Amino acid sequence: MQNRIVLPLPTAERLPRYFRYISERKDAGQHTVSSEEIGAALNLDPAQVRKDLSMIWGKGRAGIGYEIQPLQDRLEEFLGTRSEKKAVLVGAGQLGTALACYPGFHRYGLRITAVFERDPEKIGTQLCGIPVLSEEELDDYLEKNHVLMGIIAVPAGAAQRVAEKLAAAGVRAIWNFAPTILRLSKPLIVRNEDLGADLAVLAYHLTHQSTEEDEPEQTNQ
Amino acid sequence: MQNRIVLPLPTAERLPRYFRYISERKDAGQHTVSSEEIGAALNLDPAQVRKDLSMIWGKGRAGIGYEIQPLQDRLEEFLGTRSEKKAVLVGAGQLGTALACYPGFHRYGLRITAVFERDPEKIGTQLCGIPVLSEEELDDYLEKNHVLMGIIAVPAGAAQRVAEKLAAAGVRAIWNFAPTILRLSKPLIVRNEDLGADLAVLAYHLTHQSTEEDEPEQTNQ
DNA sequence: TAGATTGTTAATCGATTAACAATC
DNA sequence: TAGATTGTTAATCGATTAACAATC
Repeated sequence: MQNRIVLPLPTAERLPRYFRYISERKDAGQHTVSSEEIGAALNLDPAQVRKDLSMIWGKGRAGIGYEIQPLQDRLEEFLGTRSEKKAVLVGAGQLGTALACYPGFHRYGLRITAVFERDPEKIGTQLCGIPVLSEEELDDYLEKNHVLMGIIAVPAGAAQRVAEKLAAAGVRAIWNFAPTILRLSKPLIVRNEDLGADLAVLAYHLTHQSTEEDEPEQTNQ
Repeated sequence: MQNRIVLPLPTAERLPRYFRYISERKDAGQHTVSSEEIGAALNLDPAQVRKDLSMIWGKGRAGIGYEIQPLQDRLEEFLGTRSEKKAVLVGAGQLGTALACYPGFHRYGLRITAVFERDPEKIGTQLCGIPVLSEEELDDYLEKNHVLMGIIAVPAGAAQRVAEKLAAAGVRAIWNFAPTILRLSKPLIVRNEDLGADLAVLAYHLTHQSTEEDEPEQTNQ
């Protein structure tokens, strides 16, 4: 892998947004973009954009900007969204269903190959074409299939147990939608998606909103 | 409102996690916690925890720690999750359904009173007890009901239009699940939930994972 | 009293922003 | 050439961490 660049996390988190924005511009027939333009669209300082992009692709042209096509290629390659990533999803409730059926993830290389669930009513059915298997088959399935990622969409109480199973089976990353801090002995990549906490931040802003605010408070992203 | 304290955003984002953790400890019968303990559980520096908590509630006791009950009360009050917040949800697809049906939001004071949707098949039905109305009724509904928050769970292409409607109708906060940057003329509180971008960050970590990592990489939260 | 643990000040770290020479 | 816009260095800002006197 030629990609031995260590990026600050905030930079890494902005890259997908650059990618999405320039993809939109490309679809609109545009060929180059400037840091100024990206910054304006994404509420970022242009210097920030230049710094970020220069870290992964120092090929902007002074006086002209960035060529969209090669930049898009580079971002895709760098983020690693081009290569397929097999994943299993644990939990076939409302949220699990939404995740299994969301078409947008495909674009980022995610391929959910199986869903695991405890409710016998659901086992044997399909979720948008993905088979729902019994949670008891999880270990077995992971042993037989090369799966990089586990997505946890079970209630908080069950998350730790599921995470341990996934970790033990050699999954390398966990995308956790349960509101729990996972304790893992192995060094896994974990990303927590905590909607409840995010909602609480919104509630905080609502409560503490100054009566005259003159700028839209864009919290995160 | 006595709460005229301005908190750094990172601090505000940690508060819900403190709240959840100490709630768990309380349910386990515990009466006090130390910053040390909270830090260990949440992967935070104890000094960070003390600093955060001292900003909203300087009532920890040296040698003893924090009394859970009053701290919990204070966090609830401060975050504003105790008071009910009426919201409308726009979009009754898979994600919208998951959001409408998720029982956990209730705890943070969220009350979704109506869902709006364009698909005539869904209009007139209910989502976990919440009526699904035609999107054309949105303006009207907002005019007649005092709604603080709009939740956007429509496809990216429709998000901007919906956001403008919500803003025009006087909603004060938007929780946006569509992968779009909203451009609003009014100063609203906006929180973007961008699952695609988060997935891309995971993909990035998977691609650039050093072969021997000795610490679990907990990205965000 | 001795041990634990706070709140806070000061030191460190890292990210963002400003400035500008280089260059298309 | 003049105007636009880059990549990068230096300055600024803000958040995290360390240290410790105060105190339970």
